[in-house]
Amino acid sequence: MAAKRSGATIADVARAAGVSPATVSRVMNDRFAGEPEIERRVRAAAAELKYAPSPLARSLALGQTHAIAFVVPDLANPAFQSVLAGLSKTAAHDGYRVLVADSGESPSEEPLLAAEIRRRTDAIVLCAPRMSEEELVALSAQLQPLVLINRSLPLGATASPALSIDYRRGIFALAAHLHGLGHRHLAYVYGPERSASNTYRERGLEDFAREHPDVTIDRIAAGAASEDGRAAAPQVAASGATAALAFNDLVAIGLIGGLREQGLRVPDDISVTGFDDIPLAQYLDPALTTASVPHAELGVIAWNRMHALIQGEEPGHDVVFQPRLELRASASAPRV
Amino acid sequence: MAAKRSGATIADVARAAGVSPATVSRVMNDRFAGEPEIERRVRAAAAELKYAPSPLARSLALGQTHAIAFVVPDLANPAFQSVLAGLSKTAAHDGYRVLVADSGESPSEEPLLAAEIRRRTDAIVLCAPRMSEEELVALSAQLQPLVLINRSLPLGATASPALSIDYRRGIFALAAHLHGLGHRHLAYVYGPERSASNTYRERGLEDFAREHPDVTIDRIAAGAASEDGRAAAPQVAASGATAALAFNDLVAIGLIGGLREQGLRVPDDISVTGFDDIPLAQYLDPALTTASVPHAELGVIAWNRMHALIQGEEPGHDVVFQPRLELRASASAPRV
DNA sequence: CTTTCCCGTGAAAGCGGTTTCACCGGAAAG
DNA sequence: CTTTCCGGTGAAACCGCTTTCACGGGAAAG
Repeated sequence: MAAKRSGATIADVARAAGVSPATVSRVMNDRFAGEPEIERRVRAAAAELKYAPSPLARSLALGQTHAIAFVVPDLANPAFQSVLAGLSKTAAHDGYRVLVADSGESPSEEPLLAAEIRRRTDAIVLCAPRMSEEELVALSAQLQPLVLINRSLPLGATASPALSIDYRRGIFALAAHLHGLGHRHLAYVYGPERSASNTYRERGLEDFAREHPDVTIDRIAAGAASEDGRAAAPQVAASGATAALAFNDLVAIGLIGGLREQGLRVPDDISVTGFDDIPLAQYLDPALTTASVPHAELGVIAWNRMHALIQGEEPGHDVVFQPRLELRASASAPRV
Repeated sequence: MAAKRSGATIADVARAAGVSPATVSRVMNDRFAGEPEIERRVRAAAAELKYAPSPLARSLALGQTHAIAFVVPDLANPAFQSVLAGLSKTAAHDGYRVLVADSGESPSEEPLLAAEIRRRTDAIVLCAPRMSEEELVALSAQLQPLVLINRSLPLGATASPALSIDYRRGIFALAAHLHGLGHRHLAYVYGPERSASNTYRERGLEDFAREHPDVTIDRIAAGAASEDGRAAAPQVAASGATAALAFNDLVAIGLIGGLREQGLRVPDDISVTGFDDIPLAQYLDPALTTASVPHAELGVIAWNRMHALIQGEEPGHDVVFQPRLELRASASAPRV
């Protein structure tokens, strides 16, 4: 019951050129080394019939699809969009396409999603902050080749290149910056619980708290999207904190909006920082003080690693990007 | 030379369960209606061997991949990212994945790109503003099922659902708004030449110019990205226009930045409008006056049409979204 | 003028499923 | 008790391409 829509098959061309399908295959793959006349006939027939090999059939026979999977928790997040843009553009250079999937719908089914989409492709770039480490380890074996973003496998597990951001030091630096400005009462508007990238940030803040016993840090629940930030605004306002560290830029943006609704001005009444430095962060009102992460570059490197892996080469060392502080208008000294 | 990496095949399961592959296939597809005992054995064997049918092989046999292609000129543009997010999420609900491609790399090869990626999928959502109408018509036949974004096929060509934005009226409305504010000297910072979506805007401005002979409109070359806007700033500043209509939000953002570098303040010295209302437009400094386009919804509807098409149903009528004016801070009355 | 060797080409066996169709055994009907 | 019918199951063809392997003919070597 195959769809009989498509065009000529290799057999048609073979018949038209008076040769065998094997020969047509060779010609089409530039692997032909025989009578030039035959090659000419085949090409002519192919052109005549507008023949183009079926990628599907090739994939099945070859065992590779020339496609890779990209799984993220939220495609609507500019940070992931940038990674995708970098990944897709670079992969395209090597003739690979990207199949995307947004796992946000159902964190619990993430492993199944990843496994499913992986089987349609040659490899997978996975960003699964909410997956438990056990699940991740269990998955990693069947997902190979695999490049991880913002997660790393414990030693001993199947090795996979991992590209990460040092959220821990990034948020530490942001907190230190706020401290330097004079803030002593901070609020951390935290992201998805049980999310690895949130945990790293929490650790960074613990480090900071340890070094600065004079500082109070309130924890206020939010999420990873701007609405979450907006929803957290009342609590942030009520906390009395003079500065809020948001889980990421999106949350920071929502938070700033929410704080305004509460009658607070940023940064005059309260400072706010983000994380990611999404493309428009610098143009916001107020321009967002944040920790910059090279998302597009992450996508590019992810492909480099992936490509090496696919070719059976050494994928190179893991990299941990150090966020760079972008000091802008949303954080300033507290009022006295 | 197939990669012998993957797991059990249907034959393995059949052997293990002591049945034929046909039976396994039926069981796996819930099309089995025989001895419950047999079904049980098959399922047990499948579980035991961790069998999962190869999507590739199924695709070949079934003639459908459960994947659709999405081709856009620039994946880094938030507008297209929103469409993708909407498309991907909705399609996933029906078990379809999205294969993305950014044609920005090479506008000239766009037709080939589209044809290539289309063959790997069941259908294609195409946004090809720079393709000539002849190319588009020629392509449309081999691309079916096809959903077009921001383009429509001339009557008589193979029909395809088309989802568009009324750029013409949108920019007209923006110009009218500026006129209402008192501006009489405008600058249109135009997008990619030969691009359909730019042409619509040009028409809208011609309409406007016709109705308002008292208004001067300068045309200044830019492009579709923020750098293009920034690069156009000096010319805009030199033009003496009191308000600039940017091709889209990205250009507007770059333009505002560039104008600042020229020592101009927006909107005090010069007003600027965008087009698209990308997610962060309202949070920018200054908040961008723009024409709002429901990109995510566009993605959702694109999938609805696509799904109908794939099922062989009527895809529903074409829709032309009317942009909604978002009057914000970047445009105000000119100084006297 | 045989015998090898080599090389261009095609037949056929996959890749891993789905589906048609024929077969076969048991139940229902005569 | 035979005949008919029906429904469960498997053999085999097929989806469209790649690749191994064998075949056969011509050139080179003996």
